[in-house]
Amino acid sequence: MNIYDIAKLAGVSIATVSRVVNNSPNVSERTKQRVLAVMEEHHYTPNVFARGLGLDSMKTIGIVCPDVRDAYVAGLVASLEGRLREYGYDCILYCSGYKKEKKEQAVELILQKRIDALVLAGSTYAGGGLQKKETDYIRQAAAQVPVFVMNGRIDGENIYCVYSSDYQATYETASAMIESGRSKILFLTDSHSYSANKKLEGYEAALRDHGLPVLGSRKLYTKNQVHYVRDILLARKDLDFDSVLATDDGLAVGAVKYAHARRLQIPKDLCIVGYNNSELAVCCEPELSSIDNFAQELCGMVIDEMMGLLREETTPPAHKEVACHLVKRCSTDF
Amino acid sequence: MNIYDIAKLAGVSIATVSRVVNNSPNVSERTKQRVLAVMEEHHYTPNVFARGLGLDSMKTIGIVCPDVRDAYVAGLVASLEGRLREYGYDCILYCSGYKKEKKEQAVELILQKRIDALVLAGSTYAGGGLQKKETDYIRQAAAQVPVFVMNGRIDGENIYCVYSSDYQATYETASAMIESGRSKILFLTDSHSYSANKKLEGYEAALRDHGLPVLGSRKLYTKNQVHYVRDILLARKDLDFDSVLATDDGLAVGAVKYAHARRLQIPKDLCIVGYNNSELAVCCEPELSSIDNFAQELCGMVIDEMMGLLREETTPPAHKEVACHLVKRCSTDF
DNA sequence: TTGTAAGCGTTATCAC
DNA sequence: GTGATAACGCTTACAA
Repeated sequence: MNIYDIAKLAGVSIATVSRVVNNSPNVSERTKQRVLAVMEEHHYTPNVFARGLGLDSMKTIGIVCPDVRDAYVAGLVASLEGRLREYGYDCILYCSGYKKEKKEQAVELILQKRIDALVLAGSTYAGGGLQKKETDYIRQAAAQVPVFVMNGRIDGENIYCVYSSDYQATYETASAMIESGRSKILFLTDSHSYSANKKLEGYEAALRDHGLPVLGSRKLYTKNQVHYVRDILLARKDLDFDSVLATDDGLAVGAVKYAHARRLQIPKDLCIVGYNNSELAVCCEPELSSIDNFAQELCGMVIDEMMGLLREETTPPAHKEVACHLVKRCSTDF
Repeated sequence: MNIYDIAKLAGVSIATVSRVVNNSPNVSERTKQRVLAVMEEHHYTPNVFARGLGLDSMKTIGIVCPDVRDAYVAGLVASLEGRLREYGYDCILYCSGYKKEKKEQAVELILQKRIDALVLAGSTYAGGGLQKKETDYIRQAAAQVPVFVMNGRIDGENIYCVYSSDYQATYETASAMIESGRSKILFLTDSHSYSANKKLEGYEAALRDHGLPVLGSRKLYTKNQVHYVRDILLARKDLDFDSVLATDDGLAVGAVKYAHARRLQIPKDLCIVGYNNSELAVCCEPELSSIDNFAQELCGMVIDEMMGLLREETTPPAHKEVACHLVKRCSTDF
């Protein structure tokens, strides 16, 4: 069933059918109803490829993320997808992994599908931030379609960044820890991404502003796996800390397990703060205080900006920040 | 840059360019190189819409899942997506939720994108199993494209089901529990899906085969939220159980929290088994024994079958089952 | 080995 | 209001 068949059956031209399909006002009510009836009867759906060819758009947004199995990322994808549906858009999902070449390949391949916009859902795409060249592939992509970067900051034409105020969050949390008597905060992370770096900066600034030393030995990069973190902490006897600020709940749970293994009391002997306020925070014992970065709001902003842009109504700001805040549970005492 | 431009620049016809693009053997090495060079130089990429229009395929697979935030579902989506990329396919993701109308709408809308095949990634699509009419929309979809159902069993032309042996898994686990001295196993679930029902059947069969009563009061339907489960268990003083068999790790963690609140020893006073062997299993204290259902293998089978079918090499079996097995940790003593 | 030309199913620009 | 008709950019017989 194509537009010709419908036209024939309804006794009109394909132009008229097209008008009906697209809700054009220039069709008499009578013909419209007639065409609609035929369409209904034969379950006609316009061919999206043909339409795409003509309009150069299939109303599809590309979402590139490092890994949907990551709870935080999954939350982003779910929110984005849901909001996009409201506007009649579909999403193509690409899980790129964390390696540079794979990320570049992901962007290249997804662009070939002629998506209307691209979302990079994860701080990993912004890179460490030092080498501008590292993010050139994103600027190239932006030459073709608008690019929305979540939790990263990349400067360039047609690139729009939305991120959480991670610096502020860790600054405030670390400060609160220090003011409640902790002086040896271990910063635990699994990444050199843009947001991980911001978190680190906030943590270090808090130390400095409170007259505490910033030590390399209070900064640990590790894999984001509960047992792995626990074992690393047990093995690294040189580390000396009375509290932990982790950039992900999984890491923080690793610290909880470490405390159990060493029979340390939480929070008395070890105060622990996680990040992302995920399901994990509430599974361990005691339950984790965790920084919530309002992923949903972040996604909402991205979609609002995107729709404004695609409708040519508004031009989004190049950067926008969303506040985080600490959700206190039982792993802290401040 | 379209095929005409490339043809002109390379001094050949568009047919030749098309041949080169599609790796047709009927092109001399010389022309091929020439065309390739021009394509390279101008970063030419064929227009997928035009190609789609001609071939009636854009090499896209539709994945409908209830919710990517669910860890199990996220695992499915990640595996499917990764495998599909290997074959040069893209995925359109649709999160449908668990409501019937939404699921039907999801399938309807995603079919309009003229996907090459549809994957229903989640037991919820198979329905409770009693009403055949409930899954009619899936049979309708199968009239258009091959449909692959994960963790469900739906009979129909062009529908291919792959599922875990949930019956066997709960039968064996419940049997082991009973044989180790537990006689009051609480079955904890959040769903009436196909696989939840299979799990229930396995559990009940084990009870029966060991001469134990099958009691309605040993079967609890609840929300899959840690604190919610804990509070329900605390409130339901009428429930009498010495062990828990849950259909998801989240539920099992709720039982762990309940045990803590009641100061029950795990596994001594309460033996707990979770399902899906997720990250959660390893976050709580003590860590959960959990049934692993090998989601990756399930996905691998789906993709293998799908590719065989799309290449018209093989016709998949209508049903295929993958074994599960229990991963023992510290919440059990058998 | 290469080129010509006919689809594929829309949308959009004209006339009428 | 409605109807021809030309794009849109590709694949693929069929000819040469």
